[in-house]
Amino acid sequence: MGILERKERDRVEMRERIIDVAIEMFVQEGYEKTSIRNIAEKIEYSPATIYLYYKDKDELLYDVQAQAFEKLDKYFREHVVAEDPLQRLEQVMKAYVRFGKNNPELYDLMFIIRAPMNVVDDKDLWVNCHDAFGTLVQCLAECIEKKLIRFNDVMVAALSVWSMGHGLVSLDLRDRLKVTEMNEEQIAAAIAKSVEEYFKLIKN
Amino acid sequence: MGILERKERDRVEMRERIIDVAIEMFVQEGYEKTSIRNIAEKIEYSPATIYLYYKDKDELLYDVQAQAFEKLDKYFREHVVAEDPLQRLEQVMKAYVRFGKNNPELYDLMFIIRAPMNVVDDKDLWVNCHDAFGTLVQCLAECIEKKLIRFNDVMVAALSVWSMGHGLVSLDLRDRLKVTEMNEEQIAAAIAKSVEEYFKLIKN
DNA sequence: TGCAAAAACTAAACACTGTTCAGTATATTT
DNA sequence: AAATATACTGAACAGTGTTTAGTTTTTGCA
Repeated sequence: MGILERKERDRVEMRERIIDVAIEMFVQEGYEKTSIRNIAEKIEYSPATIYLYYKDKDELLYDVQAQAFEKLDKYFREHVVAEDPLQRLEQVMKAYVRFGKNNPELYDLMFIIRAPMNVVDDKDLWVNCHDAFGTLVQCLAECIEKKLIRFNDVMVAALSVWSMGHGLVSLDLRDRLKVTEMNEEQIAAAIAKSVEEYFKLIKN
Repeated sequence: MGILERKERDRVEMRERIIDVAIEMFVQEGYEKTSIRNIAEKIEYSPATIYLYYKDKDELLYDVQAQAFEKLDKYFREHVVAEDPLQRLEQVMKAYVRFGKNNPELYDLMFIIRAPMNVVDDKDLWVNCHDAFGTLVQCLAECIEKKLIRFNDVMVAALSVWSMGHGLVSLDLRDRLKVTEMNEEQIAAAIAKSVEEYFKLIKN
């Protein structure tokens, strides 16, 4: 009965080949250039073939997003290492902001563009983000339990910290900080300063 | 010499007609449906005509964004009325978040999508946002001067407050809060709570 | 081994998009 | 009235996501 299993393997392999090329294009050229036709050309198949493995572009992008989150999860594992929960929380936030700055196209796909979220049904959760969000929540839960930060509710704390981080990164990535009379370096400094100040604020 | 002036008036009028239709489509149907062809059809001209009045779609969208900011400025004038600078700051932030929630498509164009920012050259500033940003900065400057908040630098304060607000709104608008096990009402409550908590944090 | 059935793949089309350009129609000036 | 300048458009180009009908390849069985 190995034949059905091999077919399943082939199927998975093809899907992997597709998203590997897709994430490569995403990193190198961004969302605009990552078209079904361009992906098809790179894997040397016709565009129609991709639709045998993915229902539509949104479903494909959701899997590419999953890959992107694996990179973020890995980045967290490398940079969130402190024993002290407060220090760890600081590492989470700083790693998050740095990841966004270093991987603008991936950040786009993960947190800004609409497309891949269409596959997340109202009834089910956004599983791609589970691990990364869990890292933050775990940190915060410990900080709150030990009364290290000025929050009572873990969810409100998570939403607040995340929003601050996301706000800083996304306003910058989308050029909205061109209202201020700051140049690039000054903006980078102001973002770092904002993170520092936020920590001073929430620390007990 | 009235003829040249009339021509200039006609030109301005036509540009107004174009962006009036465009912002109407944006509010009603969002970015996706707002195509040059659809705008052209509604004003009963050929698509090519639009290119006699706007260099490209980005330039057109920048003017639509300007209209959207006039709505936000007006919203601020109506809701930011307190004498006390601290209270006024709170009104700014709450009005901002409410505006985003009530005008998701406009918020998109103003703060999330890339398109209209392509016309903002690196050397010049994003003038569309000047008044709204000014409202925030003025509030914060007064608060800092009177030592009402735990910030020293106005720019860092502005970036922080704005990022918090934008983070909350944009994560919600883009469905990223589907990681949490909260339903819509709970999310709305958590966002409101986050704003409250942030104010407690920054207040001196 | 030969052949029917099933699976994998693709060419071409559909309905869109932003944008350009040659050519027509209208308005203005001489 | 003729020449010029302005305003406008039809049609095309190059691209997009997606579907369908038809071809090629692989598989399972007599």
